[in-house]
Amino acid sequence: MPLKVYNSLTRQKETFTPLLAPYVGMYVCGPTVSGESHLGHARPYVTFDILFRYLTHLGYKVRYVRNLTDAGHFEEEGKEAEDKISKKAVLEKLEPMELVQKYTNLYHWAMALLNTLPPSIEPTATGHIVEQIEMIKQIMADGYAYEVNQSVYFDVEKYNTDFSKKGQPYGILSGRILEDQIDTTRELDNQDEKRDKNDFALWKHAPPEHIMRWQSPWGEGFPGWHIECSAMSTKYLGEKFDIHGGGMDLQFPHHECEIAQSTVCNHTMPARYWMHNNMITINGRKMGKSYNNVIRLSELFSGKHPLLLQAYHPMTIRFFLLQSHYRGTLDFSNEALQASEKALKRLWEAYEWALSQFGVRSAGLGVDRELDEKVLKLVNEFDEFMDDDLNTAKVVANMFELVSVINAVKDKHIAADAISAATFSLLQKQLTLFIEDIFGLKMGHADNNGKLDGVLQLLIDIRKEARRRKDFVTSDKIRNELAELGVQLKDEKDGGMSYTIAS
RNA sequence: GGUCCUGUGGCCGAGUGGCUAGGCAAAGCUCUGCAAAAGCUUCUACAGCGGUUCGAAUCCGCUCGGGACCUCCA
Repeated sequence: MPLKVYNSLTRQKETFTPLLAPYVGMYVCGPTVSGESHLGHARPYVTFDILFRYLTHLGYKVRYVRNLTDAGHFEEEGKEAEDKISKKAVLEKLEPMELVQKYTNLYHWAMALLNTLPPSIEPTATGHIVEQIEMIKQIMADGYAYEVNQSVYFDVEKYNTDFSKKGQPYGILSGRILEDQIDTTRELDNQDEKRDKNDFALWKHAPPEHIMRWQSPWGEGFPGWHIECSAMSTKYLGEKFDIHGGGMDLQFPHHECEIAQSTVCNHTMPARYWMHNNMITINGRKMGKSYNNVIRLSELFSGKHPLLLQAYHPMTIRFFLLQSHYRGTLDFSNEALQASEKALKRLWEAYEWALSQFGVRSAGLGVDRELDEKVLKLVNEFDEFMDDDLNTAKVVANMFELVSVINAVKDKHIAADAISAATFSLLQKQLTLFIEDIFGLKMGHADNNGKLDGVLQLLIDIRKEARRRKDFVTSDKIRNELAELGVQLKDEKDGGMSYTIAS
């Protein structure tokens, strides 16, 4: 079964076929590094990380481009239009680039903890000023942009008129009709400069107080909101590429503007599949700056936030995201995160036990046909569910059904050879593939050269000895005090003992 | 106001018209020196009202509730 993905452009699931197999070009809108990443940011990066990993698993050679916006997005609150980065730089008495570096580092730190693979290319807006200027010049030459007071604006009206005839009106992605927009747009800064309210800036003239500024044919200034993505995706992925991803809130106007700019320059719709992840909500409300309800990733990992009852491990966050489908909203709560934490622990312990059974299994004379087939079915459905628009939630559900089987074997409720050796080995292989390689889950093991294990083994031996003597005072002391240190001992059915260390 | 999305058991969340997703929580049982862990069992829900259908959580209509975008935003 081929991979199908939901394309926002056509509003339906479509079979994914790359333009130039086995190569796949994927562009994902990255963060604006003028502040710290929050839980909401984790969603697209984890979602598209999983897509990246899955496409790679399917054998595609993926070039994954995810930009860093380190200049050029403006806040237009109140009366002054200021470059977001330079504004904050003044407040914190930092060089703009120092600030950008700081937040870039923090972002990379969080991404690494969440175990997202680095993209193939991570271009910055400031590193592509030349490309952006060239693109603007071309749009002007084609008559779709005009200059006013050293700023350049895109002529949306003209674009819409001309490209509607070619079946690509402005608003094609978000389903908006330009005529309906006109009266609803709010009063914004510099409206008087624009010929039409829907026009958007390609290049902005920099007032004297702006620190970040570049020379351009129109004077000193900085690039507009959307041009960087058009310039960088064209440069690294070509005029037409396979996948463009990002959060749903970018659909309009950001992606719509990107389409318009790129189409004028390259005479083609830039991306073939547009994929958008949904929002993370808190108490049913979107997490966002405007609502003042953001939980930064560093706060989430440390537990330091009024809304948090505890710290959450990055893998708990990742797993939490996997338990729902990326196109649905996902509601944050301590309860939900705690449920994910426990669930992941259970999954991981069963998985590790299953892996430890390499070569331990007998030839399997007493194979339970029905059970064996059930396991095979559950394992084989992993691919099927992923192919259906990355339904990680269903894969996870199957994994838990397998956890029950694994635990039953472990506890000897099911005979060790009830599952055939071939099925068991496939189970091990597929669990590793999906849990670690595709879902990117990873549980840290303190690397101490087995010394800790040795120490614990010693304590376990002492406790076993004590129990044999029915010296329960000693055995309970060992168990209870280790528990306080976060090491949980488990007595097993056959008299064995194992331990787990709380993270 | 415009354009959309959405309403699932105590909580979180899948769900292609017929085959009780899954997780967490709760209760009982098994195992255990006692626990923990694990296993088994129980809790069979789809906002309301109509309609289509042999059959609807799933399709259609209305009502009510929630949300997103239209402005920086993942």
